[in-house]
Amino acid sequence: MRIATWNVNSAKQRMPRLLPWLEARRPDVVCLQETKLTDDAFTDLFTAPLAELGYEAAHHGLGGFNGVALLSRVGLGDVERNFAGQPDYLGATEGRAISATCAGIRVHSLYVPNGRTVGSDHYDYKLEWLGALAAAVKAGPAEVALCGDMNVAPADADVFDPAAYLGHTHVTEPERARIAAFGLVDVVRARWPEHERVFSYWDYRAGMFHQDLGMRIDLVLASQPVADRVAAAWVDRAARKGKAPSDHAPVIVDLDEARDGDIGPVVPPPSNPKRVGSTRLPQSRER
DNA sequence: ATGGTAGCCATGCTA
Repeated sequence: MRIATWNVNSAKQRMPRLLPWLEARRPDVVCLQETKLTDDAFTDLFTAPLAELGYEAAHHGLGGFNGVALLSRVGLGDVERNFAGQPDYLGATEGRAISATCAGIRVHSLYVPNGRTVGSDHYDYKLEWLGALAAAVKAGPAEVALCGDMNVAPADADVFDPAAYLGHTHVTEPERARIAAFGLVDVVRARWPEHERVFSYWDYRAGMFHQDLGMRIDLVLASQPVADRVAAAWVDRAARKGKAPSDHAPVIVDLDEARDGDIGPVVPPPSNPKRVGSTRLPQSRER
């Protein structure tokens, strides 16, 4: 069975890339984030083309920002939008979490709050959100996979230059502690423990992708019974290339049997290696 | 020293 997760940065804009990608990779279960659609708009745009490819779908979004979805060809049972104890932001519950049972595994499609700046109310919201999710998952089924844009790089090896991220979100100890506190297996890192530059996200700005200046923030966190079945785990970097890509690449995990080979996170060296370690973050505004 | 992109809905905010 193949599980994939992809922050598509607008499902509507990504439709010309998403549908051919589904045909090419044929994942059985797909977790999407940042659909930026309402449930009605997702249904109108995607129900028919997805059915043609054999997928059932469930979506949770309010339009504009956020929005998550689950697609499955192996069943989509007990769909739950949000999770027990999920915190609100500015008085509203955002479209950041949906889960369902697919072939016996409780699969969550998650879009963790960004956190914006360390110490902001959004950062506190992010930490609270992750803590509440851990409690909800602990009370749930033993066979579980948390898939999505966690907006946390679990270790320094998961960013192009730790020095560039000093004082920024995504790499702070409290964020990393909350990822670790799930007590789940980060299956891509477990499969490729020594590899550097296994990234899943590259900022659109400043040619970051072409220099391979990225981060690994899109994760599949699996409980041990699921992790024990992993036969392949990799980032589909090709989906970040070419015309009108998302700023994230999909993460693909095969259980029981590697589908089209165990494609590793083998990436070319940056086109301008001299800049590695000396490039400022695009979002950095302080001097 | 700064802006660099993309997408939303609106001409600013979010990432």
